[in-house]
Amino acid sequence: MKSTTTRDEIIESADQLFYKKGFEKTSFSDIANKVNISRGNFYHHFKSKDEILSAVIAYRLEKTEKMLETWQLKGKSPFERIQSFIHILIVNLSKIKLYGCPVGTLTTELNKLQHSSRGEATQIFSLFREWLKSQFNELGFKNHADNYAMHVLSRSQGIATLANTYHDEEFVHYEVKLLIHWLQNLKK
Amino acid sequence: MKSTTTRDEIIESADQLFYKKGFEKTSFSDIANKVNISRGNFYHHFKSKDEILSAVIAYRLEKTEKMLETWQLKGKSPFERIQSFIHILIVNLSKIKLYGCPVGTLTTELNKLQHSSRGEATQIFSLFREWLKSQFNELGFKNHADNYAMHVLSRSQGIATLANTYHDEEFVHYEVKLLIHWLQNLKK
DNA sequence: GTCTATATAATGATAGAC
DNA sequence: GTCTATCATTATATAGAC
Repeated sequence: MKSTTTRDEIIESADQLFYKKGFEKTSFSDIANKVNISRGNFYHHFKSKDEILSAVIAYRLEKTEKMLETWQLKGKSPFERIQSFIHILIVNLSKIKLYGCPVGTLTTELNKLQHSSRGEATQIFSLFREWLKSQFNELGFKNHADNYAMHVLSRSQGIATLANTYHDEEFVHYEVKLLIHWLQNLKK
Repeated sequence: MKSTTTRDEIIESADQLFYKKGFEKTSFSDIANKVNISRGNFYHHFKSKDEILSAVIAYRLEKTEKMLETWQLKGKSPFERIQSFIHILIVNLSKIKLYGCPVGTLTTELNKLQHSSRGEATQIFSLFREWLKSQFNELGFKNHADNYAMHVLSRSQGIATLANTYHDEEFVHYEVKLLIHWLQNLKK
C-alpha cells in the first residue's frame, strides 16, 4: 500500500548523513548507497538535492514539534519543561560529541553557503525559541521571556560546539549543571 | 626580494574565503580569481588544497598568538584581559553576524569532514583556552581556572552562533553584558 | 518505480612552454 | 614564477529501457 516508503527512507537517510557529514559533502551516491537504490531512481522522488534538503528540514521541523509537545505534556511545570530542553545535551551527548548540534551546524553551514533554504533551517531554532519563550512567560518573566529563551539557546549551542571540538563529556555535565543553576536562581 | 608575496596573498585570500564560504565550498578558482593568478600557477606554491588549509591554520595561529600577546600587555589586570577577549564579539560583530565565529565554524566543518587538519584547527581554540586559563589562575581560581576558561569560550561560541543565525546585534550586546556580569560576580 | 547508461559541469591536480 | 592546456575524478542531473 504505502508507496512513500522509499521517499521516507531517502529523507531519513539524508537526515542522518547531512548531520554526520554536512549537507555539502553528502552526495547522491552516499544517500543512494545507504538506502540501497540506484542514483537514477533518486530523481523519481526528488528533482534536485535542494529538494531533499527542504524535505529533510520539514522532517526535522515535524520531529521537533512532536518533541516539544511531548515535553509540554510530560513536564509538570515550565521549570521542568525548560530542564527537558537542557537535558537533550545529556541525552544526545554521544552524537553531539561526534557531530555537534544538528540544528546549529546545519544553520551555520547553510548560512555560509548562502543557501536558499537557510531560512527554513532557522525555523527549527525558532520552534525552540518560541517554546522556551512561552515557558518563561508562564513563569512570569514577561519582559525578558525572549531574552531568556535566547540565553538558554545560546548556552546550549556553545556547549555543543565545544563538546564537539574537545570530545569532552565531563565539560558538558559541568556546563549543564551551571545552566540549571542559572535557571534555579532565576526563579527566586 | 620578497619571493613569498604571492604565497602570502594566497594564504590571506584563502583565509577570508574559508571564513566566508567555508573550506569545502571554496575552490581553487575562487582563490585564484581573488589573487589574480591562474589555477596552474597555484600548484607552484602549494601541492594540494589541504596544504593551503594547513598554511591558513598556521597563519591564524600566528595572528591569534600576536593578539593574545597584545591583550596581555595592554590589559592592566587579568580581569581586563578577559574582557578584551569577550569584547571581540563586539569588535567583530558585523562579520560574526554574517559568517559566525571563524574558529568555531572552521573547527565544526573540519570535524564533519573528518579532515586530517581538524586537530590543528582545534589548537586555535586551545590558544584561547590556555590564555584564559592563565588569567583565571592569576585571579586565584586555581581549581576552576580551566572550567572558567571553557565557560567563557562556550558562552562566546553560543553567542556567535545565534548572532549568525538571527543576524541580531542587540542580542549580542545583551549577552556580552551578561557574560561580563558573570565575570564581575566571580571576583567577589 | 527501478534500473542502466549518459550528458554536463566543476573540481583538484599535472605537464610543459615561456 | 607564471601561464595555457589537459587529465582524471566526481558531482548533479537526464534519458530511456524494463
